[in-house]
Amino acid sequence: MSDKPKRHLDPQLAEARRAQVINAASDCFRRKGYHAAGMAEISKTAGMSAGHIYNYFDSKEAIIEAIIERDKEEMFSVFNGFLEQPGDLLQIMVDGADDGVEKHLDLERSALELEMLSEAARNEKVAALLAQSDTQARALMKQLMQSERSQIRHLPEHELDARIAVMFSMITGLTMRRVLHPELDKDTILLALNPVLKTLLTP
Amino acid sequence: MSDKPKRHLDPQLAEARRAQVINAASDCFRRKGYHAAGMAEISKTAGMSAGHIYNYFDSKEAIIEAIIERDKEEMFSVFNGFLEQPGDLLQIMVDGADDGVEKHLDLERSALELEMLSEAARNEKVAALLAQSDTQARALMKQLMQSERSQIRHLPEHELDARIAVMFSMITGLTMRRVLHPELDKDTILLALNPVLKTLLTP
Amino acid sequence: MSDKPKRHLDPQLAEARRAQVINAASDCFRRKGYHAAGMAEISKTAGMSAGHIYNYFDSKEAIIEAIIERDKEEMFSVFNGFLEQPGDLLQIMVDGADDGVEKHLDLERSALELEMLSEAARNEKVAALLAQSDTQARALMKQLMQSERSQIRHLPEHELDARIAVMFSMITGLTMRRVLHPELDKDTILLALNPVLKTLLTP
Amino acid sequence: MSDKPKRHLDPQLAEARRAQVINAASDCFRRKGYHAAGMAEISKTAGMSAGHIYNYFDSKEAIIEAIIERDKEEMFSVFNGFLEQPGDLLQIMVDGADDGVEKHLDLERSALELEMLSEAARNEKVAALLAQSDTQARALMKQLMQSERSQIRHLPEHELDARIAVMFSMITGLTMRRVLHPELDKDTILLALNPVLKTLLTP
DNA sequence: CATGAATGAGGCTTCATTCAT
DNA sequence: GATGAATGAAGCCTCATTCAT
Repeated sequence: MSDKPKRHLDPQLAEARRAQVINAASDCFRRKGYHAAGMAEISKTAGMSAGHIYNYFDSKEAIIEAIIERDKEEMFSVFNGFLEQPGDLLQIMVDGADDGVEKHLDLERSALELEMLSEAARNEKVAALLAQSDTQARALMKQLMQSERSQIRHLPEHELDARIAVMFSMITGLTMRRVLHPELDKDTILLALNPVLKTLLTP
Repeated sequence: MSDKPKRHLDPQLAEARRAQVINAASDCFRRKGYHAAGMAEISKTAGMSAGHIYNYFDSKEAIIEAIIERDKEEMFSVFNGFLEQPGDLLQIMVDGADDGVEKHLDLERSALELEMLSEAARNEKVAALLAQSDTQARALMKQLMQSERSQIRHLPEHELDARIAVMFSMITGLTMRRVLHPELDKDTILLALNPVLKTLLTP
Repeated sequence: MSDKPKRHLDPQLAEARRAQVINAASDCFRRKGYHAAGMAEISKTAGMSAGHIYNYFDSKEAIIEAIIERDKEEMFSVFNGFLEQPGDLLQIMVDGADDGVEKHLDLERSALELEMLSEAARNEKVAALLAQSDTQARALMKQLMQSERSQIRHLPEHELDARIAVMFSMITGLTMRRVLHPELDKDTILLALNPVLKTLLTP
Repeated sequence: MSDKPKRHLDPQLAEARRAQVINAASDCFRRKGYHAAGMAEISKTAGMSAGHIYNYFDSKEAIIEAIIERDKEEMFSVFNGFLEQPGDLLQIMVDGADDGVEKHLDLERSALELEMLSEAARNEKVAALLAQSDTQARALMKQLMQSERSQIRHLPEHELDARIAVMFSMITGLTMRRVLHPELDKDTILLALNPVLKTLLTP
C-alpha cells in the first residue's frame, strides 16, 4: 500500500513536525471543515511549507486519520480517569456529565466530529479507525460497568451492551444537537440527562 | 436577490423534474457526500443534462436546501401520525420507536443526515433551515407531551424542553451510531431504549 | 453559406417579427452589451420565445448584423436631411453639431457603438457591414462638401477625404469620450468644436 | 476584500511572471476580445498553467485592470517626453502627431483599446481605472498648454478644457477609425490633422 | 530538511441553440 | 407559427499534490 516508508533521520524532530501538522489541521478543520480547509491554510497554521507536509503525511486524508488516532488516545485517558476514580459509578458518571456536556456542547468540537463521521461514511479507512476507537471505548465502558463500583455489574452482557449503545448515542447526539439548537444550555440538558443516566446505570 | 423567477408553463412537469433532481441528489450525497458529489453525477443520476438542472435550482446549494425541506415535510407527517393516534403517549412512542429505530439505523439515511449536519456547521443557510425544522419538531413534540394522552402534561415547560432535547439527541445519536457500530441491531437498542423512553415520558 | 432560406408564409408578419427582435436586441445590447445580453432577455423583451427568434435569425450574431443595417439607414436619413437643407454648409454643420453632440454623448448609444466596433475587430461580417456603412457616409459627406453651398467645393478630392477622415474621427471619438469622461457637457465641447469645424469646412 | 496577500518570496520572478501574463493576455484580448479569450488560451500563450496565473492575479478581470495600469504608465512617459522637450508646444504636438498617428493607427492597438472601452461601458472598476487614467492625461495636457512654451497659456481654463476634450476625442477617434477604414494612411490624416491642431493650440 | 512555484484535473455554472409538441 | 424544455460545450476558478532548488 505504502511504497514510501519515508524514514526520517531524526525521529524526534519528525514526530514534533507531525504533531505540529496534526494540531494545525485540527484547528483548521474545526474552523472551516475538512473540505473547506485547504492545505495552504494548514501549512500556514503549522508554520511549515505546504510541500513539506507531504514529507510527513501521504495526503490530506492521512492527516485526518492521524487526528482520529490522537483523539482516540485522549478518549483513553478520559476513561482511565473514570477507572481510577473512587466511588459509585453512577455518581462518577453524573459528575462527569457536568464537564462532559460542556465539552460536547462546544460548537467547534462538534464540527470536527461531524467532519470525521461524515468522512467515515465514505472513506473506509476513516470508518475503520473510528469504529475501532468506538469499539475500544465501549469495551472500557463495559469494564467500568462491570467493576465493583457499579450497581449493574451483574446484568447480562447483552443488556450492558444495549445500555452502552444508547448511552453513547446520547452523547454523540448531544454533540450534534448544538448545531441544530445552539441556544440549548448545559443546565437544561442535565435536568433530563441525569434521570436517564440513572435509568441506564441502575438495575 | 433572484432576478429570474423562472416560471414554468407546466407546473406539474416542473415539479416532477424538481423531484427527479432532489431524489438523484439525495442518492449522490448519500454515496459521496455533498462536496464530493458533482453536478455531473447528479445530472446523470437524474437523467437530465447538468445545465437543465439550473432551470429548476439556482445552485447546488439550493438542491440541498430543497432536500432539507422535503425531509422536514416527511418529519411533519410522522408527527401528525403520532398526533392522530389514540392511546397513551408513552405507548405510542414505544411502539413508534420500533419503526423509528429501524428507519434511523438505515445506513444511507444516516449518511445523508450527516452530510446535512456537516454542511450546516459551516453554511448558515443550511444551518438555519435545519434549525427551523428542528424547532418545529420540538414544538410538535411538546404539543404531544402536553396532550391529554400524556402522563407528563402537567410538568413545567422547562422540564419538558429538557426532556425533548435529550430525547432528540438520542435519536440523532442513534442515526450516527450506525456509522461507528454497524453490527448493532434494532432489538439490542430497544432493550435499553424503552426504559429510557419511559423515564422521559413519565413523571 | 445559408442552407435554410427560411421562407415565411406571411412576409409582412415576418418583417414585423424581425423588427420586434431588432428593437429588443438593440435595447438589450445598449443596456448590457452584446455578450452580457442573453437570448433569454432578448426574447423576453421582444415578447417572443427564444426558440422562435431562430426562425428569423440564424444566430445572435445575425441580429447584431441586422442592427447595423438598420442604423445605416438611420444614418442615411440624417445626411439626407443635411442635403435637403438650404444655406451654407458650415452653418448647417455647426447647427447640426448642436443636436449631434447631444445625441453622440448619450451613454447608452456609446455602449452599443462600442459593442459593434469591438465585434468588428474580430468578426469579418460585422466589420464589412460597418465599413460599408462608413464608406457610404463618407461618400455622402463628400457630396455635401462638393455641393454648391460648400465653401470648400473646389478643394482637391484628397484634401476632402482627409478632412472627412478627421471629422469622422472626431465624432466617433466624442461618442467614446463619454465613457471616460462622463461629466463632460455639450456646451464645453461646442466651444472648441465649432472652431475646428470651421477649420475643416473653410479653405 | 482580499484575504490572501500572496506574498512572493522572489519579487523579481513574481514581477516577471506578472509581465508574462499581462503580455499574453494583451495579445489574446487583441485577437479575440476580452470575453472570447479564455483563460486556457491566455495560459498557453503565457507559457504557464491556467491555475498558476491565479497566484499572480485574483481573476481575469484583475488582468485587464493590470493592462490598463501598464498602459497608463506608458501614457505618462509619452507626456513626460513632451514636457521635457524644448520648443513651441504647437511644433512639439505637430511633430508628435507624426509618430502618434502611426501608433494609433496600429490595428492591434486599436483592438485592445476598444476592448477596454467596451468593457468599461459595463464594468465599473474598469471604467474607473480608465477614467482615472484619462483624467491624469488631461491634467498633463493642461499643464503643457499652460507652460511657457504654449501660445495659449493665457486662455481661460474652461477654454483649455474644451480644447483638450476635443483633441483627445480626435485621438481616440483616430484609433477607432482604423477598424472602419483600414486603407486610410497616415499622410492623409496629417493633411487635415495639422490645421486642426493649429486651431486648437493657437489663440 | 525545507521551500513555494507550478501543475492540471475537476468543480460549478452559463448560454446559444435545437427540437418535439 | 410558436413555445420553452432540454442540451452540452465551454467558461472561470480552486486546490491537492509534485518537484527543482
